[in-house]
Amino acid sequence: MSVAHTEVTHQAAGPCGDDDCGIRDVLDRIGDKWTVLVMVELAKGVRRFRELHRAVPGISQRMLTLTTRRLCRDGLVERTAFATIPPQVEYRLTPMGRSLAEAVQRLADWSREHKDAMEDARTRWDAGHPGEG
Amino acid sequence: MSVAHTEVTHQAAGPCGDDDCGIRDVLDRIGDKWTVLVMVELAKGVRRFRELHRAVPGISQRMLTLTTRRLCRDGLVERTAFATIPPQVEYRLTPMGRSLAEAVQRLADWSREHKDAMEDARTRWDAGHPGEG
DNA sequence: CAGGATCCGGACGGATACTG
DNA sequence: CAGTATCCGTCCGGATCCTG
Repeated sequence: MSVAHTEVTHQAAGPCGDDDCGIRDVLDRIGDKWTVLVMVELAKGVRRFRELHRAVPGISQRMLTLTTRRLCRDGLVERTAFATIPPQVEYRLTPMGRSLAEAVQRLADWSREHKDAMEDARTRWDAGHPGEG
Repeated sequence: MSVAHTEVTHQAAGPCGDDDCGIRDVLDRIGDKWTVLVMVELAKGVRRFRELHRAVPGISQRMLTLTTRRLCRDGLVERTAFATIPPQVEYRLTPMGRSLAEAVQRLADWSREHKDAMEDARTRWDAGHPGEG
């Protein structure tokens, strides 16, 4: 990281002090509201801006712009603009982006496998802890 | 290995239309600021509240309380309170929590493997896009 | 069509004081 | 020690309007 000039916060020496972590790095990238949804859509193939906008329900054009830009900046997505009228822009995952998409996909697999168990746990917890939100 | 080969799966249903994905479910749980850090620490063994507080630098007692409670509610962490004076509370990962910790660990592995490449990509992007964040 | 610029509410999380 | 209660600033993201 190139933030040596500012305060380094959670890089100290905690649960990730030794050899692991980097967990925060990746979560800071995919932990937001839209990034993985855009990546999953791009994992299906090349998409134009408007196609992404429709394929990811609920995202605003502003957030789609910010999300794709961040993905491009991190080298996870490649942007190709054609100087046509009207303009046409294509987005596609880079090899590194595809590799991250696979890793994320495994998390999604885990989620589906344990979804029922987690809901049960929640139900049990809520039953034993009334008056809490 | 599913995303790489089969580029186009099924067009219908957005990236996470309704039935599949589950990506948002798991990200809503681990995508916050502290959850995975607490989980990684608990992956090392049983911890008391104060131990967690010290092991995760920067976390406030409030956020530690909220984080552990959510983990307990989802069945990822088990809480054991001893009615001693002073009180003593132990936290440990459940089997499901350990399984999630492993999945998260793989993401962290990916992050470390590609950290340099992403920094390079950023540097290149920033060089070609002056005057932006 | 693909964004940029701006305004704004609300959630997330930090700091502090208090309790059993 | 292990929380609870309260106040408060920040910032993410939605809505809207404008541009090439």
